[in-house]
Order: sequence, then structure tokens, then C-alpha cells
Amino acid sequence: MPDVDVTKLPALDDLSGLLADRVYCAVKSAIMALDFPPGAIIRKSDICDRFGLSRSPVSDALAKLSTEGLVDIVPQSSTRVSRLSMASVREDAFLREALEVAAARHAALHRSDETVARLVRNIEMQKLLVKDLDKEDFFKTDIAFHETIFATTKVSRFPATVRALSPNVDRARLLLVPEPGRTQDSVQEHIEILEAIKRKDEDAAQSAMRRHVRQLLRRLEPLEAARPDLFSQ
Amino acid sequence: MPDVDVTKLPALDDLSGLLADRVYCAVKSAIMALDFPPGAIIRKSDICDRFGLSRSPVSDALAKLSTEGLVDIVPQSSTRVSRLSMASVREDAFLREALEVAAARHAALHRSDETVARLVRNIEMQKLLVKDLDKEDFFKTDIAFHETIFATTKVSRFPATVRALSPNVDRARLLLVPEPGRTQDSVQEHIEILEAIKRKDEDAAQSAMRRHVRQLLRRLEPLEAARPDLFSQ
DNA sequence: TTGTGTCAACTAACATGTTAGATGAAGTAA
DNA sequence: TTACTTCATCTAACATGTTAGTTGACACAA
Repeated sequence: MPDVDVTKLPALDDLSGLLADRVYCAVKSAIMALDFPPGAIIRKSDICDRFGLSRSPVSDALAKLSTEGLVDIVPQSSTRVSRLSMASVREDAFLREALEVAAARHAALHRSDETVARLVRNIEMQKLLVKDLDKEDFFKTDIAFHETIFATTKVSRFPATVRALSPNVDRARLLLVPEPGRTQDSVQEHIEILEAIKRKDEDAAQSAMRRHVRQLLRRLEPLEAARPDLFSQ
Repeated sequence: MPDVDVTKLPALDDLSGLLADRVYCAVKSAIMALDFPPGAIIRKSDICDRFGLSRSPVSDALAKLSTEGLVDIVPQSSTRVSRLSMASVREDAFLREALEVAAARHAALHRSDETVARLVRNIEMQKLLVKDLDKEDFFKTDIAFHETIFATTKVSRFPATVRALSPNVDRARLLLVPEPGRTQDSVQEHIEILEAIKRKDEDAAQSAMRRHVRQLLRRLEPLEAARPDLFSQ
């Protein structure tokens, strides 16, 4: 397995803040974007050279990534980008589903009229983007839909927690090939969630959200066979 | 606000493994046990002296605790045990509920006969411990009950994730005064969860678990007024 | 060919030196 | 007294030196 290509690291353009945090963000985004492919070896000294830094902030950054499961550090030996495994993707998907479903249920019970209005606007936007085949903005609007639901919980770290608990899902997601009609289906699922939230039907909101998030896992399952190079075992 | 008392740190008796990990465990257990009280200042050099170590492993340990929200590091200035806040306790409780409820639902759908047998045995043990007023072992058995349900999800990091997501609930919990009849009620709630799992009624398992975990938050709510010294704002 | 022991090379872990920024007390002016 | 400035002190962040453990190649024996 070759080393990672450190030239793919984004620059540390964020001028303020700790060096360690900035290195962390740069390496994390390279891993999440699969620019650092699963299994590749990360040489700390290469990253030090790339940014002109000492080993301290780089080690701190990699240690943090290690606790999140994105890199595997072998004591006294080596550091590499963690491989995907369908087991870890399923685990991530389970945890994400638990949180998404709880948020949807909470939204149905406690949503304000303003939240409903925001979700309605969001879905109108989704319909337009599907018609215009704008995948990238659709993706962003999709995320905004879910985060609007998260926001009803008043748990400020909800979006960050969901992301932190399911890094493998997010990485694997990038390997998906577009599936004809998937975005339309996705909008329809969002509408069902919204309708349940509108009429304060918490059970319907819960099951609609569950059906929706399980679509992602269904599409991820075949990946292990399609890209065995990126998966362990 | 005084400094923490480093003599309250447990020894690093675990002979193998990284120093940083061992320091992390020692400091974490002191924080979780409230031996390091919320708001107290942690001096890295004191901890270095206590264990006869250099600053590297101690800094690594505190950085990890910082990402978990158990210590607040002010750049270039100071490190202190994070204060509790009812807002963070409520956030923790919401996330914990989401996971506990999802696990209960999953258990109801996918439990094996062996899981049911294990839960039945566990509850028999609970009844005995309540009768004998053995609070400490009851607490352990309670945890084992929940972890048996977690195990049905096959998500190996489930127990660790629940703990990591709700450190403030676990800290605040230690401040609770015993409530007459609470352990009996708790056993009754466990029985309701078990019965729902037994008959594979996922909705009943979900709501029984929700009622159960909400009892904890109900008991935590009055703490802010009772111990304002440990809460921020 | 295959399994084993040795060893050089390399890495992360740990120790220690240095720097920059935050803090708070003392001094000063209004 | 109050508000502002100065400055000494202290801390975490960062740089660098050192150590110890892992790895993989190679020699050699079965």
C-alpha cells in the first residue's frame, strides 16, 4: 500500500486558531474526500514538510483523528488511513439512524410553525434542483433539511455529533454511483417526513425518517464487492 | 476556584500500554467521580510531578479530555475541569435516550432466546439486590441490563458511544440523593422493557425504554438549584 | 522451499527547550 | 474611586532532542 500524496492536502488558509486544529481539519478533509485513500500510510514527517511545521501539531492532529477512527496508529510503528469495512459502515448507519429518527420524532412533537415553513421552503427548493439536475446544490439542500429537523431538538452539537458518529458512512457515500431516479425518490421521502411533522404524528415521522435513512445503507451495501481494495477483509 | 487535588488521582497501575492513555484514564476517572470538581483548575505540571512524567503524555491526555468536553482548555492560559450546565445535561440525556431507545427497539425485533434468558436472569438478580439494599451491585446489574440490550445491535462500540455522548449525565448522576422506592420502580420499568422485548413488540419496547431513561433526567433537573456551585451560569 | 533468528532502519512515544499569548496585580491619570 | 496602561508571571502551544519498540529484509538452518 503506497503512502498518501501530501500534495493533495488543502492549504492551512485559516489564519487564526491553533496549528494543530488547522492540520486536523486539513487531514480530515483529505481523508473524508478519499484523497487520502483507505489503507494508505501517512508519514508524519511528510505532513510536517508539507506545512513547514514541527511534529507536535501534526501528532496532535493525527491523535485526534485516531480517536475518531479515521486513522489507525500502530504504536512505535506507523500511521495509516483506516480502511473501510462494511461492519463499521453498518455500525455508523445504525447510530446515525438512531439520532435521525429521534430528531424527527422530536420535531413532530415540538415543531414551531416557523420550522414547518422552513421545511416547506426547503422542499420547494429541492424540487427545483431535481428538475435542473443540480446534484451539488441538491446535496446541500438535503443536508439543510435534516439540520432544520435537528435544530428543533435544541441540542447545539447535534449536527456535529451525527457527523462524528458516522464518518465511515460519509466516506463510503462518495463511492456511490448516481442511481437513476434516486433524487426524485429522496424528495418524495422528505415530503413524507414533512407531512408527518406537519400533522404532529410522531410515529409516522419516525418511520418515514427510518425508511429514508435506510435507503442510504441499502445503496452502500454493494460497495464492498465493487471496491474490495478500499475495504478490509 | 481552587486547583484540583492531584493526590486524588488514582495510580497508573496498568503496567502496559501508552503513558498518555493511562494518564487519560486516571484523570478521566477523577473527573467522573467528581474528585476533580467542576470548575477547578488543572495544572499540567502538578500532574507531571504526581506521576513523574514529562508534559507530553499529560498534554495528550488533557487534549483528549478536551474533545470530550470534560475539560476546558483556554489557549496559552489555563486548563480546568468543565462545569456542568443543565443545558449540557439535557443535551446528553437527549442523545442517550435516542440510542437507548433505538437499541431497545432493535432488541425487540432481533432478540435471540438467549438474550431473553440473560435479561430474565439479570432481573431476578435485580430483585434480590433490591431486597438486600445492595445499591452498588444493583447499579452494576442495571448497567449490565442495558448493555445486554445494546449487544443485540452488534454495534461493538455501542456502550462506549453511549458513555462518550453523555459524560455530563454520568457526572451529575453522582450528585443524586437516593430517592425512596426508586430502585423498586426501576426494576418495574426494566420488567416492562423485558416483557415488550419478549413478545417482540418494538413500539412497546421503545416507549418503555423512553419512560425509563426519562426518569433519570427528571431526577437530575432539580440539581442545578441544589448545587449551583457546580453549574455554570 | 520454508521456517527461524538477527539486525538495521524507521517510527511513534516521550522528554525537554523555547515562544507567544493570556492574566492579573500594581501603578497612574482623571 | 475608577478606568486605563504597564509589566511581570504563568501557561499552553510549538520546536526539537532522545528513546524504545516494531518491522521487514536477509542470512541461515531444516
